Amino acid sequence: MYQQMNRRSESESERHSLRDRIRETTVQAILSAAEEIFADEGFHAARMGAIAAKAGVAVGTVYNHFEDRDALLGGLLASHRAELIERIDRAIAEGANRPLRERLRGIVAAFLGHCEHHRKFVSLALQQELGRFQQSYPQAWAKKADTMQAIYERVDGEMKRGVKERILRPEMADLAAAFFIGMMRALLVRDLLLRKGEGMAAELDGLLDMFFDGAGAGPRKGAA
Amino acid sequence: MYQQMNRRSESESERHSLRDRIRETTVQAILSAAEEIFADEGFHAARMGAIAAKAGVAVGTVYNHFEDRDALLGGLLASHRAELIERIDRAIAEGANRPLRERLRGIVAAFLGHCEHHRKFVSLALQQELGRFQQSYPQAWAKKADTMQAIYERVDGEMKRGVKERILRPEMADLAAAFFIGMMRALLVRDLLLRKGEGMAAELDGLLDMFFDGAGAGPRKGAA
Amino acid sequence: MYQQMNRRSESESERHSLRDRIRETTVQAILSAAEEIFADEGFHAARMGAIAAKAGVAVGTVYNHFEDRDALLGGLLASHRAELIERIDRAIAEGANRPLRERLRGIVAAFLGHCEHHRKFVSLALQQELGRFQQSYPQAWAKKADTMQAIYERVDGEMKRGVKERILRPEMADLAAAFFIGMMRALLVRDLLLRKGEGMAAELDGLLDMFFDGAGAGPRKGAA
Amino acid sequence: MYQQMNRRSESESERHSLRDRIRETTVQAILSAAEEIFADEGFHAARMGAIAAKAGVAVGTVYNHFEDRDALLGGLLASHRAELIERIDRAIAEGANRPLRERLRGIVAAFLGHCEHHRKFVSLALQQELGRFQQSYPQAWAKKADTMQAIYERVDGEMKRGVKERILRPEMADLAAAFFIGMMRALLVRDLLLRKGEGMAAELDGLLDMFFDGAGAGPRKGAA
DNA sequence: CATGAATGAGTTTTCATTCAT
DNA sequence: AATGAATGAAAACTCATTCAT
Repeated sequence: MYQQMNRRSESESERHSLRDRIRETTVQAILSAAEEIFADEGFHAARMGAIAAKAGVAVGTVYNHFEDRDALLGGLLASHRAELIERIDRAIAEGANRPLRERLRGIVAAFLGHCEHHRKFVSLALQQELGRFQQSYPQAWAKKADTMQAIYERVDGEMKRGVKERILRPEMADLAAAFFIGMMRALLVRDLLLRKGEGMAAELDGLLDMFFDGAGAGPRKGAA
Repeated sequence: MYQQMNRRSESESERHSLRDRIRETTVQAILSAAEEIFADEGFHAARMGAIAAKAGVAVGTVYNHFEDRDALLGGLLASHRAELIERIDRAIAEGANRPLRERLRGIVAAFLGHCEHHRKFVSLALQQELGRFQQSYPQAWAKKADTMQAIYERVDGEMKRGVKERILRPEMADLAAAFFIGMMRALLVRDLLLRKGEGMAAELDGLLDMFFDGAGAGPRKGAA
Repeated sequence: MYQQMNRRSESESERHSLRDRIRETTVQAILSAAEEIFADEGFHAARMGAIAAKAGVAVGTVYNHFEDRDALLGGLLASHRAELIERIDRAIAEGANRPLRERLRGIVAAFLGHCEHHRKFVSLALQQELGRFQQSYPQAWAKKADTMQAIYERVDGEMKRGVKERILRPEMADLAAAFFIGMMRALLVRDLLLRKGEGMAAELDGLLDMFFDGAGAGPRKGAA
Repeated sequence: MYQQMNRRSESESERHSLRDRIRETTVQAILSAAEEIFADEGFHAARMGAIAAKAGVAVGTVYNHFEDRDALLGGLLASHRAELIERIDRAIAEGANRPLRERLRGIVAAFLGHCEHHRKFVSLALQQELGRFQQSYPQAWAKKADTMQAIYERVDGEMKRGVKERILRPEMADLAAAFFIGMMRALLVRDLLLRKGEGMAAELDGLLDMFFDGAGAGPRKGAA
């Protein structure tokens, strides 16, 4: 619903730009408020009244822009997912010709970068991986909401390619993506909990080192 | 005369123990029901009536044993945490004299074993690591609820020891525990989603291999 | 229900005196507890569980002795009324041949004396004068509960007699009883609020002075 | 441009005042209903649903205006107290230069006049003087609720002044206010019970006669 | 008789949603 | 479109009463 506006303001003349901007401002305020409340309270506990209050509008106004609770919160999830996936896909495209390590670094950077801008909301999105959300809201966007699944598919693609490129050992093919995402997530959780978003770059290399070489001290188990 | 009293006190103690047993049974029934409902619906969506119904008791009975909704949830979380932590601590104690790989295997096995028995609820508990729960329920057991933190401390202890034993590279000391838990979690999520609890053993070795040696194919980056 | 015991223990042999005493002890404990709770919380707020707890028995035990909530609380009111009225009637009988001032003093003393022993409960009983209680509980003892009405009738009797004796001015006949009780009540309330039950005697004379001579300084308005 | 804004702000303020008026009407309806129900059933027995029904609104509406049951009751009590106290204070101010008898007559008239308009609720409010209410509702308005205490202070002020004016005997100074209020209350109770609000004026003089001269027939006890 | 857990009808309270202004 | 009071279905919670032990 709120996404239509973009299209309209692009395709139409500037005559309504002020009105559109006001309108967009309201919608943005609602979305931001929803994101915060949603993140702070959780999906089921987020009350429409609280969202409206935080956005500085009346409840009725929220309903003027979003069909109902599901449309608002579901839409929010979907839009986040879209943004994150687009970011990751761009990173993948850009690094297409570079080595696996760089490609993975790009994905992680995209992931963490996105999270940087939506710290709070991410903590919620991370929880969607287990599918409970879909159960409660089996509507159209049920699948769209599964952000982690989409990420998995992309990372898994890179892993498969890494095996073909003989960068990764074949026996790791199956689990590599899962483990990689698990570690990526660990980094994020660590960051969210410790609230220190600075040293991310260093930790990013730590992640890649761990992924490629493990934490062991001696020679590889299976090495000649 | 005192015999009579004896008899009476016997019958009383019997009566009491019987009552206690019934009581315990009821509490267990409620906790089991709550576990399922909470896991299925989520914390906020779970209705007390549904829990009571699933437990086969009246609502009032639930309130006879748990102050309110929060107390029930808190009790559940606390009991789970206690069980899991005990299991892990036992595994650590048993493996105290064995090499790191075995010690970690024990921890993972304990973790996954526990999850095996509480598949559904675990999917909920996993989501608590980001602390939102504590915000909503800042009572006495706020700390108790932080299961993942407790696990982290134990794994981190093993990692520190692994560094001292020269099994792990020192530069990994900080992140090793976080990454290890992330991978462990990934394994669990994978298992929960795919519903195939069989090949856990194989995957467990995959996890350990990944942790010690990484997924890379060639010699270690920093190897001589 | 609990009143039957008295009769039984009187009429029967001492064979069961121990049992009776235990029984009576329990009943007394319940009644005392009920009185306190009733007074502290008010009639509608007094919960059976709280009464049982304060009495140190199980709820079921309360129901073994009293049909239901109404029987317990209504009975309590009735018994208090009976005790107070009996006390007042005795005072009236004893003072029958003495002057009005003495007769009234006797009534007030009886009233305040009773209240002394049941401080808390009295604060409740005082509230019954407006008849709300009867509305809620129109059972058999509805009328019995109207303690203040019973007192009024007795005091009014004395006032009528006082007029005949030419001690009171005829024009005061109608209102004298109401005013006297109002002042008596004021004394009690004052005492309950200030928690100083000592100087009652002095105040009692103040009440009688006020009643007979008023608070005015000069000669009586209508005096020759 | 600013005209437009003016117009808008005008229409807005109109809209607001209209809304406010409606809102006020609703609140009044709720308060009236609450007054009746509370008076009929008592504090604890009054159900929110009944109040809403009598007010002709939905339950939720009641909660839109009053935090909870206690807040409703507290608001009611506070508003009554405010009205009554204001009435009494006005009467005191108006009679400031007239003799004590007239001043007291004004207070009683104000008191009874107020009760005339709130017959039912008064029967409830009268019961609060013993402080049980404060115990149950120790919030901010605990003090506000103590209507009788406020009345006492005012009457006591007049009594003190009466002594200075040598209208009252000094030895009565302490108890005069308490007794006067007790008699005033007696008049009210009598009126409430007998439901005949007509002859109040005559009874009012009876009260003042009694207060100044007492009910005795002969010369004053202490008269020369 | 005493016990106290279980019951469930009855209340209070919440909150998504509507709609007149 | 914005507003926010009204609505009422749905949940949470209470407590008098029962009854098996």
